[in-house]
Amino acid sequence: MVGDVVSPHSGASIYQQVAAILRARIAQGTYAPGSELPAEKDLVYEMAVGRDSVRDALALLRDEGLIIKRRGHRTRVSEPMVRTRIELSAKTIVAARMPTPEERVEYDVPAGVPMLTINGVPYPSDRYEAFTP
Amino acid sequence: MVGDVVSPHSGASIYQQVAAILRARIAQGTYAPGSELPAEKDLVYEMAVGRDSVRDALALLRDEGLIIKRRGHRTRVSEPMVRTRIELSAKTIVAARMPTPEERVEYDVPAGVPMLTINGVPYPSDRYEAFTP
DNA sequence: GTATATTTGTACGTATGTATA
DNA sequence: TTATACATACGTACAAATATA
Repeated sequence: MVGDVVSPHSGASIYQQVAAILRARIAQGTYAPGSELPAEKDLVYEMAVGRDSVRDALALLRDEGLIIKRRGHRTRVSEPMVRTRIELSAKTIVAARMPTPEERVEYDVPAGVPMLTINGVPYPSDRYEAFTP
Repeated sequence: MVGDVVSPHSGASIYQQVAAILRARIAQGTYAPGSELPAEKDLVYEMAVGRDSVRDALALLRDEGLIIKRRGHRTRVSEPMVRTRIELSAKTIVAARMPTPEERVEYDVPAGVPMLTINGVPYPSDRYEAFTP
């Protein structure tokens, strides 16, 4: 998808346009799972926007669980994880919510990954799912 | 919790310290569910930090589902919602993930609210939960 | 093993836009 | 209409983590 440009007449904000372009590239495999995205400064140059716009766009994709950002190295496209399946008993309530800061540390949950709760007990949803037998 | 201050010697970054202070105030009811937080500019003044630090802190709390930010409105503390319960059948897989941008629009999902998926069908987790009979 | 370069994170400033009151 | 409040977007600088020479 070379030649994508952001436009002030698109209706959407610049960072959302940048996010849409990157999201499309991920969806069509231009940026494959596990591969690296261009550095922020290169995206700033390519898209001809400010760093705020690029960073806001990347934050959006991170919060959607599409990419993994780590200080010191390049941003990568998330890879689907194998999920452990938890068998549900009777009279059980299953819900979802974002992790607390403590849970983020305790379970090593990346940004953009919610918790699946089974009778209130939290499980990182990128590694666990539940099923009824 | 008057007199809270951020410190450069705390080890944590400024915006995380601001977030921790606000999170504590929400937890202990200083900012009750449904009530308004101080305006960003007032937090900037009270905490004696830059606007970035306040905004990054608020974004963190929003992504944890603790507050609701709306343009033109003051930021409010989230109120727990009554959840519709969905009865699970046999051979059903329940998981959680963040919504896509399209789902955010279609289901009117606020930031910081994940989707509960039942056999791949998404439900906003602030309004739905599942149960086994 | 050390030093250097790269990359993202944090933090300040400023200005303008958009939605609401 | 005016004022308020949050959103977007540009800039700059330095810090921290990682990778590389």
